[in-house]
Amino acid sequence: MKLATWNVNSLKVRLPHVLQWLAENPVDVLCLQETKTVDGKFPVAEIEAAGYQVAYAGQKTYNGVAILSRHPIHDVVRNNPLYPDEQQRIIAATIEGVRVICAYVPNGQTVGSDKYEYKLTWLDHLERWLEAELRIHENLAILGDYNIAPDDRDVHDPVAWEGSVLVSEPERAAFRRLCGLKLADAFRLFEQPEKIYSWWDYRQMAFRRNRGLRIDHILLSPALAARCIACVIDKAPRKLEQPSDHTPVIATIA
DNA sequence: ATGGCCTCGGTTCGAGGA
Repeated sequence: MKLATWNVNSLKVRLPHVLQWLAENPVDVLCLQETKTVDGKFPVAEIEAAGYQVAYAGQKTYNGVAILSRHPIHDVVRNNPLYPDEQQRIIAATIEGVRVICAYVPNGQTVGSDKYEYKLTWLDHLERWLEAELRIHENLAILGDYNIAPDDRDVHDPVAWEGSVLVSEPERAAFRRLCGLKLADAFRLFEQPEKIYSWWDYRQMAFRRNRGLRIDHILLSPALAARCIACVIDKAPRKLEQPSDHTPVIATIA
């Protein structure tokens, strides 16, 4: 079973890339973030024509998440029940016995801003909810854009980024607390090449210079981590015309 | 060099992203 996540930065703009990627990478589950699409305009027909069922939670202009699946989707939950939030950042569903949570963690804008405090509060409530969910679901995967580079290995220039949003210690501590729930960063279960990232700024030719961050992650419950045999980041879609600034992460479960 | 680029909504610029 292959589980993937991709922040598409507007599904309206990126739908051709998503369909092309799924044709070349027929994963079982694909979690999308930043669909920026209201539910009434979600491209259900195009996705179903590609062989996928879909559950989505959208809003106007910002945020929006979706789960695409080749298998039946059960028990859909939108948002964290412990944290009422107008921003559509979470959708969860059970697929083939796996509880799949698709998450778009707030960006945080700048350290110390209101948005940064919202990010930390949001993460705190995510942790509490996941703690409860892990008691219910042995097979649980939470995939998405965490907007946190967990370690200096995940930052192209750790000195330049030190202390800034996406890298700051309180954010990293929040990520470590999720791992403290026995969730495993699937990418780090395996030996990986150096300087592998999942996001590159649109500016300054950052992708060509590989000035990126690894901020998109797949966390796995112990039972799933034990069955995980690979986790890779696919840079290919970032090379296309008019790409998303993020690229997919894929975990393979035996 | 504290910007650069992209998307959206809605107009030709500001907000937000990361």
